Amino acid sequence: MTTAEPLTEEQEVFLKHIQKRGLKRTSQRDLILDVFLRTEEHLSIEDLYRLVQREDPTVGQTTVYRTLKLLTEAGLAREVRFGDGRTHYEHNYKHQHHDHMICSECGRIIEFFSAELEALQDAMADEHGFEITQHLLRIIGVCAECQRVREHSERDLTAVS
Amino acid sequence: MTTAEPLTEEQEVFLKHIQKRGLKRTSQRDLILDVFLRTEEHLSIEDLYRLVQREDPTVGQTTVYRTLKLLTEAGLAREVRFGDGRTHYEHNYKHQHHDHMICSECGRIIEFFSAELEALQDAMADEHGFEITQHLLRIIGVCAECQRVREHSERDLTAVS
DNA sequence: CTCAATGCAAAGTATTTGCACGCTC
DNA sequence: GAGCGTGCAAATACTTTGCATTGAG
Repeated sequence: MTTAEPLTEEQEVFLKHIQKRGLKRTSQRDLILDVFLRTEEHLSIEDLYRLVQREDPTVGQTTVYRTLKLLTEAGLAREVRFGDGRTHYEHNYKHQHHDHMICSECGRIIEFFSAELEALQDAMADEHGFEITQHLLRIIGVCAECQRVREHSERDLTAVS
Repeated sequence: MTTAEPLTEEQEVFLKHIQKRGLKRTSQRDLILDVFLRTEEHLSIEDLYRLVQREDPTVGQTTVYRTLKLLTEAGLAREVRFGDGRTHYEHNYKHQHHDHMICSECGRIIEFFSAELEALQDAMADEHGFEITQHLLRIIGVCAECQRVREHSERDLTAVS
């Protein structure tokens, strides 16, 4: 923190955001950002909390909550809610926006991106004079693998119901 | 319940679902379904609970929670989470699927539909061998009116930050 | 008569808040 | 030094669950 190490782009974004709002840089915030950046998954706050704890067990989860809010405001993180009640976060800085297909059988999450989809959304927004801040597309269904599994147990279905 | 009144289509769907699962038809469930069908909004459970209470104050909110789950399983209702922490429900039976733009300033919800958007989503799902059960598109931003309001206070912005 | 449904209160979750102390700026 | 940041515990908000009673089939 006190070293001459050059800041990463993300750290700079964060720092700028913090300064602009008269806030302060702390070791906890640095650590949380660092751990967050090192993962590529959709982290729940609990997940991130556990990871952070490994490197500094004194950090409280309140701080994780508060810092993730900050990161979101700074444009570094993005809140994602999959409907399981807890909030997840994923990278949002210079990351191409993407959407999710969620398998309701196995919970697998498939990320995908479609430029046409993005364009269409923009068009729909335009039509209503709406200025998009962010958007979230969640497709729920059954993934290819679970469909296969399902077919195998097809003959049981009549007996079951 | 005991009258000869013909059931609406929705009531029949509900009844069939109930019977298929060996459950029982009750006055509470009938009432909740009825009240639900009479509204066209995105109801939070609390909202629906209050509306139901007006017609029968003895109904508990636990029953509303449980019945909405049932209606969802029966395909009559659809869960929608806007990210405000509470779950909303909207009609799902023979209702054209639609998506939402949510204004983060005033909370207004604009419903819209785009066949191309739907088609594209299907195409993306196909590509991954994914079988869609449902999908949810949520666009968050600033509605036309709030943009106007914002422009009016533009000159204050420099002072504020 | 059997077993599901109900309503209440209590228990869970996930997240936020109040507060005393510590640390940036 | 002034004021934000932190961690803890308590509070809050929403939803689920246990249980005794009621009611449908």
